[in-house]
Amino acid sequence: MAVAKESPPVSPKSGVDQEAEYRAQTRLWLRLLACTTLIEGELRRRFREEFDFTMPRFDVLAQLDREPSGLVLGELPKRLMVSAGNLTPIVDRLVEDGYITRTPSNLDRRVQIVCMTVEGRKAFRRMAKSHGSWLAELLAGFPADRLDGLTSELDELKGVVRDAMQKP
Amino acid sequence: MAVAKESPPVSPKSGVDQEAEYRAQTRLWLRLLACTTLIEGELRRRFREEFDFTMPRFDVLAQLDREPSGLVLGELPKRLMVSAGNLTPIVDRLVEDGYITRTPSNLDRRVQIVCMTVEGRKAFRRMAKSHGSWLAELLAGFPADRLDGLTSELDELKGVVRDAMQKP
DNA sequence: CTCATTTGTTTTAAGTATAAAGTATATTGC
DNA sequence: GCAATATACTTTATACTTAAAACAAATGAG
Repeated sequence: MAVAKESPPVSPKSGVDQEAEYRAQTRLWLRLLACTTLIEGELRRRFREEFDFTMPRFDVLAQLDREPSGLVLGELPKRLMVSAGNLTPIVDRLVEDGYITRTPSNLDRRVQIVCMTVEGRKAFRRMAKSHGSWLAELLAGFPADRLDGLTSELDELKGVVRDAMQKP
Repeated sequence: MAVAKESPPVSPKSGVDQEAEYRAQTRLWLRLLACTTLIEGELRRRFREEFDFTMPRFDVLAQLDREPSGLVLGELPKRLMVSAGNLTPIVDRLVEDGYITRTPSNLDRRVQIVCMTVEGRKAFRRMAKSHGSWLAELLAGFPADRLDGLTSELDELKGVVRDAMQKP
């Protein structure tokens, strides 16, 4: 086949190229982290100042907003990519504050169904509106016609990483 | 000048376009967050399993590795984009474990200089090597010739967000 | 049926994160 | 000088986060 001796198609790569790719990958990772940290920090600050609310709590409400009939508690850690133990106190407080309800399932008493209350839904809508406009404010300077392109690239990156994690 | 009545150059935008841009911005943010969470979680897991070490501690060492003569403690929160109070216990433990030293400055007794020890440097190099190869493993599926392009876009995004934060 | 295993959730221990208040040292205005 | 302010860092209170252990209910093998 048409593969030259000195340059195999994928691996191993030459030491120099490998090092250059290492650096490029590290730079990409650092930029990714910096962007996320920057935006997340600003959104967190505003949530706190405007609504005395936290992002993890908002994230839970955002999931429930799309599920009028409620959600099995166990779905939340999967969707939010956090540990189950982490959610327990967050859900506790959301119940305490009247934003959501938690009811044991009749079919399986281990399972709990969480569901947003009317006030929860109202509060969420208000916060979601601000959240959207904050994001718009922060990203306003980025060319609108390149938003989708960048999103696709990140989608691809996510797929690549997920595959790499599933492999071994 | 050549600006048509019905389409001002930047703002206000029509309601429909504005909504579409909102959604595109939100999608971008969610992808960004998902990518970072995914990679960060995996790196954290491996740091823990392989070295019984955490990423924040690694990040501190990474900063000090580039500064043979040490760093003013106050520089760390700025570079790592975390709060100063957060670093106190992390630096405490790194000192305790012998990875770094913390010495008060003679010129200004409020200031402390942190500096990596020989063992700290050795440990860091070992971990940094693994860190690089883990990242390479995770990102291997992403086309090498597009790494820099994506990095530039994220750089631009970061600049845009930073500007938006400085404005008001 | 009964015991072992699995599954859904909570608890615990340790670490990370912030904001806000506190402490100690420097600097500045007068 | 010396009081007011600013700076560097730590402490405190609160919240998020994970991993691992614990617990309770359901399922499955015999």
